[in-house]
Amino acid sequence: MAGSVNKAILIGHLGRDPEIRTFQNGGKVANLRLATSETWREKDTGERRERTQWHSVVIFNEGLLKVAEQYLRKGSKVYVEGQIETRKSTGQDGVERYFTEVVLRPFRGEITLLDKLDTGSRGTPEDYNRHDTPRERASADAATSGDAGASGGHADLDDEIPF
Amino acid sequence: MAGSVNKAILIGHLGRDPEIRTFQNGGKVANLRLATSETWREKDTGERRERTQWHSVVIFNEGLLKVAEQYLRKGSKVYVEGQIETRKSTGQDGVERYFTEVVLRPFRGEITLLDKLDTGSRGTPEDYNRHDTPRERASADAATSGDAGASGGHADLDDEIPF
Amino acid sequence: MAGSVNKAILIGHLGRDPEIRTFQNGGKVANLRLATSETWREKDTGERRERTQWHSVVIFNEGLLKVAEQYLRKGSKVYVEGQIETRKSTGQDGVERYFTEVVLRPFRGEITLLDKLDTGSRGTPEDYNRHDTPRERASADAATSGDAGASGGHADLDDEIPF
Amino acid sequence: MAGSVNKAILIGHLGRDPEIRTFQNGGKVANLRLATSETWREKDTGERRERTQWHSVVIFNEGLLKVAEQYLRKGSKVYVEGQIETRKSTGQDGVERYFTEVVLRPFRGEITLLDKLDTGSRGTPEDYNRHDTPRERASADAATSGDAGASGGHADLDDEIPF
DNA sequence: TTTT
DNA sequence: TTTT
Repeated sequence: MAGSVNKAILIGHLGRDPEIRTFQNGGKVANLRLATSETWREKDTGERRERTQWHSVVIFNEGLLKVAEQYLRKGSKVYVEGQIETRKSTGQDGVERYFTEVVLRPFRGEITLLDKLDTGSRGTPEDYNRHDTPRERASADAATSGDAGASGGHADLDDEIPF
Repeated sequence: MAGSVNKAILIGHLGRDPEIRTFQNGGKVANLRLATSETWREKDTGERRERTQWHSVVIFNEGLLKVAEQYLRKGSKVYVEGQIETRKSTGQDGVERYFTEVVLRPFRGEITLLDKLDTGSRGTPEDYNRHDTPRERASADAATSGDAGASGGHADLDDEIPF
Repeated sequence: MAGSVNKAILIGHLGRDPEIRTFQNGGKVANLRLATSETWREKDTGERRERTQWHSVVIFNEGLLKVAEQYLRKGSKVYVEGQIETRKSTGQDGVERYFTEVVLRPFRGEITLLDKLDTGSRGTPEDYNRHDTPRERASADAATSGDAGASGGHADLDDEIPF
Repeated sequence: MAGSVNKAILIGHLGRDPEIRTFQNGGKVANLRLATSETWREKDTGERRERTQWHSVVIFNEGLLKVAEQYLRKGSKVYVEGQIETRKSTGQDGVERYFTEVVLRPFRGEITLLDKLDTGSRGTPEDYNRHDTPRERASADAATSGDAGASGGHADLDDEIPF
C-alpha cells in the first residue's frame, strides 16, 4: 500500500544487555528489552501509580546493530525508532501466539544513546552518535562491503528461527 | 520512570468499521483494525513484494472516540498516534496470550482522517478535524469532571506581543 | 552532540508544484511549499477559526527527489519526515535573515503520497511507494558505494524478562 | 484543513535557563533555546564534523510550563514535542523577518526531562514525569482553574545564543 | 480485514 | 500558495 506509515518512537531503559545472535550466513540480529513507563498521582486518592511497558526491539540494521553491540548495556537509556511488526509463532506447546516487536530493518530506524558517556571507554565520542546518518550508513556499508548485500534483509526468517 | 516516551505513529486503512463497545458505567471504547504495508520490487528478481501489518488500535479518548464513531469506516485512511501497550489475556482454551495494541488514552493521542470527505454527510467540516485540539480536550475535561475546562489558547496573540 | 534527535513530521497539501533545481555538478534539490492547518470553533463565540502554517521542505535525498519530481503536484497531500534546519541568508537588501526549513538529507527522511492515485499515469504503483525503503536506499547506496545488506532472525526473550 | 499533522520531535540540551515571562492577565510563556547536533566523520578526509542546530521552543501549555520553570536548567537534556510555527515580526530596524519556533500550545505537546535527577531538590520524582498525562493535565487545569487560558509571545534571544 |  |  502506497501511503502507509508505521513508526514507533520509544525512550526507555534496557532491562538487560542486548542479545546478539549470528546466522550461518554471517548476518546478525540484536534483541533489546526496553521498558517505558508512566508515573502519575491518582486524582482522587493522591496515590502514586506507575505503569511499565516492556518492548521487544529487534535490530537488523547493521550500523545500529554495531551500536547496540558496543555501547548498549543493561540500564542504558536509549531513543529507538523502528516499525511495529507482529508475527505468528507456534510454541512447543503447539499453541499459536502472536508477538509484536519494534523492528529496525536494514537502512531504516534509529538508535540514540541518551546516557552520559563514561569516557575512557571503547571508541571516540562520535561513534556514539547513532543517528543513522549518511556517513555512518556509508561507513557501515563499507565495513561490511563483502556482504551478501542486495536484498537487504526482508527475507522470511521464520523458518530459520523456531519462534 | 521519568524520562520515558512511548509513541506509535501509523498511517493506513481500516480493515473494517470501528467496533464500539459501551461499558456499564457508560464508558466507551473503540477498536480499529488498521493495515499498514510496504511495497517494493526485489532487487535481484524484480519481483513485486508486499508486506502488510495489521494493528489493533484502542481508543479511550472521548473526543477521538466520537470521531471514530461518526467518521471512520471500513476503508478509511487515517493517521493515528497512540502508545504501544501489551496486555495478557487468557483465552477460552485456557491459554495465556499477550496482545499488543496502539492505545489512545484519555486526553492523549491523535486521529486524523486523511480521506477526501464525501460531503452531504453527517456533520460540519470542522468536526472532521480531529487533532485532539484544546476545545475537544476541554470539553472532554468538562464531561468527566467539574473542570472549568479552560479556554485553550488558540487566540491570536500577535497584537498583544510586540514581536 | 551524541544523543540528539531532530525530527519534523508533517501532513499537508502542496501550495504549488515542487521546484526542482539542478547544480553544476549534476546534483539536484527540490523545494516544496507545504501547508498544515488547524480548524476549530471558538468556545465562547462559536466562530469558526483556522490557522494555516506554511513549511519550506527541502529534499536532497535522491530517491525522494525523484518521487517529488514525478508524483507530487500542487494540491498533493503528502506525509513528510525530515529535520528542522535554520540557515542565515543575506538578501539583496543587505539584510540578514534566518530561514527555517524541513530538510531531507541524503539517506534520511521520508515522503509518502497520501492522495488517491489517478492511474493511467506515469509509472507503476510501487513507484509511488516512497518510504525510503531498503531497496531504494540500497540502490542509492549502490550508486555511491559498494553496497551492503543483511538479514536475520531473533530470539525469544519472554521467559527471562517480566513482560 | 482537516487531515493535517504538524509535529516536531526534538532531543537536545538547553543553551541556557528557560526564560519565563508573565502577562498582565496572569498568563505565562516559557522560552527555551535547545541545541540538537549531528556528528560524523568525513568519508574521504576522515575529518570529524559537527553541525549544531538551535531551536526556539515556546511553551504555552501550563503544566509543561511549570515543568520548565521548576526542573529545566541550562544544560538540561530534554525531549520536546510541539508544532512548527512561523510568525512575522518587524524589528526596530523596520525590517520584516520570519521566526520559526516549536510551540507547545495549551493541552498539547510534551516535555520529558532526560537527565538523571539530582534528588534532594524541589519536588517528588513523579513531578518530573512530564508526559502531559491525564492527571497532570487535569491537575494543571485545576491549579489554574479560573484560567485565563494563557497567552503570550516570546523574547528575542538571538543576541545571546548563536542561532 | 484495508489499500495499491 | 494548499486544503476543508
